[in-house]
Amino acid sequence: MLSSIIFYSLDRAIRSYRRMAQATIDRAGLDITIDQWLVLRVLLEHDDLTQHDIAERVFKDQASVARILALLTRRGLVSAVPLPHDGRRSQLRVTEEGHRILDAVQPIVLQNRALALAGVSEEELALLRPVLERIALNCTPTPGP
Amino acid sequence: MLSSIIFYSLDRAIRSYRRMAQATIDRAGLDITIDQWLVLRVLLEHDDLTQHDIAERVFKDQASVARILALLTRRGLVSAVPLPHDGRRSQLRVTEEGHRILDAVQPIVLQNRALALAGVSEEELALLRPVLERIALNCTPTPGP
DNA sequence: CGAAAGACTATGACATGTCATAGAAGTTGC
DNA sequence: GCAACTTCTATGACATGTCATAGTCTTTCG
Repeated sequence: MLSSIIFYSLDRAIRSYRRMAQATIDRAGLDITIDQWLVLRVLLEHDDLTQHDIAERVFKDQASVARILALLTRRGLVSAVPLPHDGRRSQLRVTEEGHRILDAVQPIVLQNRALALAGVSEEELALLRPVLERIALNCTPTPGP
Repeated sequence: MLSSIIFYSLDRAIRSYRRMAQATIDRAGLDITIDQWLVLRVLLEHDDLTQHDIAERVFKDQASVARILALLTRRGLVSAVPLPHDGRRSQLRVTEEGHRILDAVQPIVLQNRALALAGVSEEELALLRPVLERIALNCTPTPGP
């Protein structure tokens, strides 16, 4: 039955893409992971988010985001300055070096997407998206009352 | 643009599914992960595969398979008896306990798939699969000569 | 035969996923 | 203003993903 393997195909597609994408970034001599890049992108556009907010945007766990932020900070791609009005949080900003990496990765990501979607029409993509979102929704626990 | 978020949707769909699936297995009191279950299933049907063969079937790395097999063996779901004709390998077999777990997990997995695909038609699935396989193929490095 | 080449498994190192929780800091309600 | 609750971050524990490589065993070939 089709449904019996659709999740396997899903898994395979996304993992193939991630492997390929990471490989192109590595080959370009850029020392950053896909996941770190994702978080860095979010920080570029919003510098006032909690780790939980960031996690929601990149669909990760707060714990994962905490570790990724620690790595980004350690590598000097993000600066963290304690916020005066909330002792728990820090002001996170993409550094100059962070901007350089973002700029260098951006065209690679675009190329990767194009490569991955070669031979896939816009119509097919248009059909794909609602199905994927339906699956995600079906699998998301309803936040009980 | 659609293509700019399709991979995000893909990622979200498969992760949502995996979280939900693991949660149902945990709730049933079964001490096994999705990935361990996948490998166990393969062993049930083929007991003469190398780790590399298994890895291909479940689309994992050989190193991951090695660790999963070690866990399955440690938990008594798989037995490993050194092969006489090849000192590197072992004969891997699903134990009684392994069979019990497989039997217990099977209906849960079927339910999970149905739940995840609620509201998705067979036609949509039929459209989805070739696109996913196309993406996987596009992202797979051609084994050079 | 014996050495080089290849196959197979195990493991180190690091990043991430997930759950759980500790510890610190803010908020609410009385 | 204090206690209870909530929010936020950090981290421990364990599983997996990925790359690289060590160590063992097999096959090949000169």
